[in-house]
Amino acid sequence: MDDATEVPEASRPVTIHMVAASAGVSASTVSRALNFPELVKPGTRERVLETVERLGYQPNRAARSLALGRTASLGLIVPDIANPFFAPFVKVVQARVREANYALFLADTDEDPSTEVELALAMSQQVDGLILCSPRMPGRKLRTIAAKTPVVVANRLSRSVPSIALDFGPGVQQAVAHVHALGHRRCAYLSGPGGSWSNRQRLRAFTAHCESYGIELVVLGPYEPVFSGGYRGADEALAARVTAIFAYNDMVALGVMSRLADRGVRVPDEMSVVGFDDIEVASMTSPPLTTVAIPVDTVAKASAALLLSLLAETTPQRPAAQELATRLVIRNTTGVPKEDRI
Amino acid sequence: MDDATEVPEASRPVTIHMVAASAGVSASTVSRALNFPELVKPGTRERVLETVERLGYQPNRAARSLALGRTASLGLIVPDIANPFFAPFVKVVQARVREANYALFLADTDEDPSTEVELALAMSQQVDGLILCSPRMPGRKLRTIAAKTPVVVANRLSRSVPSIALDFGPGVQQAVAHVHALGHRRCAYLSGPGGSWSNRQRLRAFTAHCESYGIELVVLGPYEPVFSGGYRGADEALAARVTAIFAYNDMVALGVMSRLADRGVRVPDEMSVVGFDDIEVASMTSPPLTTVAIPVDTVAKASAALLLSLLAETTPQRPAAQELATRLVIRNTTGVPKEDRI
DNA sequence: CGTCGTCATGCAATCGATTGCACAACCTGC
DNA sequence: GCAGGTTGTGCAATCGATTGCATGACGACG
Repeated sequence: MDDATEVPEASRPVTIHMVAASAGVSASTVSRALNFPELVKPGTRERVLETVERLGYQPNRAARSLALGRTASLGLIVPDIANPFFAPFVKVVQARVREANYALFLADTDEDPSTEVELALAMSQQVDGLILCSPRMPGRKLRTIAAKTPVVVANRLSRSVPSIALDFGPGVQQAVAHVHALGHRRCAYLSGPGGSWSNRQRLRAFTAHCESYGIELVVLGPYEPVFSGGYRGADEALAARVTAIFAYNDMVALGVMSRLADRGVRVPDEMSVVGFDDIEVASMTSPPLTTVAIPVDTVAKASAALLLSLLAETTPQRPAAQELATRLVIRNTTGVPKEDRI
Repeated sequence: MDDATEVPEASRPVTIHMVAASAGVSASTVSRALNFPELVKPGTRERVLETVERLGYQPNRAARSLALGRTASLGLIVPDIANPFFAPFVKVVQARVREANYALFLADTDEDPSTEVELALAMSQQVDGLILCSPRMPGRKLRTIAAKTPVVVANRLSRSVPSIALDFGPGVQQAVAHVHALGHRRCAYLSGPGGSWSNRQRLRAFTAHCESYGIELVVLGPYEPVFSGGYRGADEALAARVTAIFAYNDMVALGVMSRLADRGVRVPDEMSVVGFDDIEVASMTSPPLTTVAIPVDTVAKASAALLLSLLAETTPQRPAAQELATRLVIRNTTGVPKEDRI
């Protein structure tokens, strides 16, 4: 009842013509008053803006897009929104993109490469640019999509498409040096998804650094990169008689710890565990997880910034690629191996 | 180089007129062949569809929206994407909405009610419908927005706007009965954000049930509904000499546990902790958290379904409201209070 | 005081798709 | 063989905003 005054007519939205009529000018003038204020006489401008305000006019985005050929929206495609690694990424991208007055379309591929391609192709039509987070699709597809709309790839290095990737080298080197210093000589790597660029890179880094430190590396898996993936990983790592486990990511590491606890294996006394990503919960478990930290927020910010700069610049540059460093965060899941204890 | 055949012209996108010309028909026929196949002669239809395929035509969404007055996209506004409670919500909504061939705009309010209103108003112009997840804005604003576009409110009960809410009663009753049975008689409730509907409801439920079970309830806070919010909460609960803590949500509960561990207070031996929400990590900590579970996926599905049904129906119904039940999940953070031990 | 230039504004076309209406071709039945 | 129907297609208007071009008003300058 008393809402009658509050709620401004549920009827048709206000168009630029209604504003024009009400202000006694043409639609062109309204458009200019809003988009190029310096082109209209101060008096008129004021009257128009006042009318806009009074009528609560908001330009129709579809009409605007059609005329301008720009949608003022960007797309973000991630493998799994609910994954604690990607959620902060989405959050940061959304915030940056919004700052630049773009709206954000979000889609989740459920970790499926073909869904990924499908979504990217569908989205490429309705956005001004696209951020593909940890894409699993083949490079060829990536290029096809990049040909239709500006694209930035995050968490994967590409030569043909602008990308923000991670250099796992430093973090992995520190992790390997760390367990080596503690006395470990036989470790396991629990692999992530086969098609994943991240997994290949991490595996390669662990292999290389273990080799150079004289650590024997047992590669197990692949496992699903989730909590329960760590169960099997823990069992197989125990069977492989290693003293330390490098997990593909923190979720797997947490699963490993849970499974080890179930089997009565104490961490870090009887088994050391190193995670990857440094997601928020990694510091919240007990014992808190030693893990290779990834600067997610930085990656997200850089991806958004890169896409925005791509859209801003008039002359297309050659694809830029940036690699951000990782580093080891030592907490309490790594220790001296059992045999070496006093 | 060899991409030349793969990558289809980065030039202007294909319009309906190009398809029409290439197929030797008018644009109207192309449009009909795609939208109302039964209206065009099988032979023509086939030729058109084949041409569409060959040229890789995809209708321009902006033009379509303008003509139809529908955008084929929905909006979702959440307080915090990175919050492990909301992330699964977003994921499920995205999936359901996509199934119905809608794209999803996502925005994050950073827990700020005025940002929330601002975003909702901005979005209401460019979507066919809006889901407001755990909105903190006043009911009046909610109604203003609902007048501009179909809206569904999730995690909050409303009389004027269709909503999917939670009935905290059952879960809280079980939680209170549980700690009462264990022997607790003085408990703390760590409040969440003051403006939050959830917090008010939870507080009310705890107050009522503690009263009826003869448990003395100390209300503390409000605290920020995050991990670190639990630090202060833990300290103040200890100072208040309670034997059990009901946290506003799981994140706070985890913060509490961490702080208790730091202060050498053992859970559940010296302090029982009950969380709220049953987010994924609640089962992954040690000890695993006893908590009041919320059917997030169900809420998300129901919200999406409700909005879609609102859009599908021609005659507007009066706002429907649904309440989903909560329940207690007993894990290992609740036990007999210290004094009562053998 | 006349001419020219500048400034402010309006007209009309445009973006790409949809759709009411008109028309042509064909079919049916008497 | 012709009226009345049905079916398939095209024309042109429409959605709402932007923008190149034209026009009218006004001021400056000689």
